Amino acid sequence: MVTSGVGSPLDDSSLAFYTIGQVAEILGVQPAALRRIEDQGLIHPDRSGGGQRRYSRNEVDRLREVLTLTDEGVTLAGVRHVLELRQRVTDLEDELAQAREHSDD
DNA sequence: TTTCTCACA
DNA sequence: TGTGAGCA
Repeated sequence: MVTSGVGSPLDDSSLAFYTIGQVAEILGVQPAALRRIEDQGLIHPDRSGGGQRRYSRNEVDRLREVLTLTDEGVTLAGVRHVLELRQRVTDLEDELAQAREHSDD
């Protein structure tokens, strides 16, 4: 089969770390921009080696959303609120789904 | 060579 | 936000 590529133990979105340089090239931004984003508390990459940032796939994916919003003119502080509200919506949707299970008899 | 922090414009 | 200095 040629189904290789999917299902690998390294396909975890929490694994596969990238350096700031790799992420910057992938997203087409300056490494300094990624540091600003972290400074604003929009993302928290792990540190390893001599204190160097290690971005996981989750981080890169989150960074994509952040850059999309900033490209629209949203400030980093604004993006943080957007991400917080988005998570709140997801949380409330989950609560709503559970509430329906206990009331729709 | 790359990345780090700090600082300046 | 971009760039440079000095360090590990």
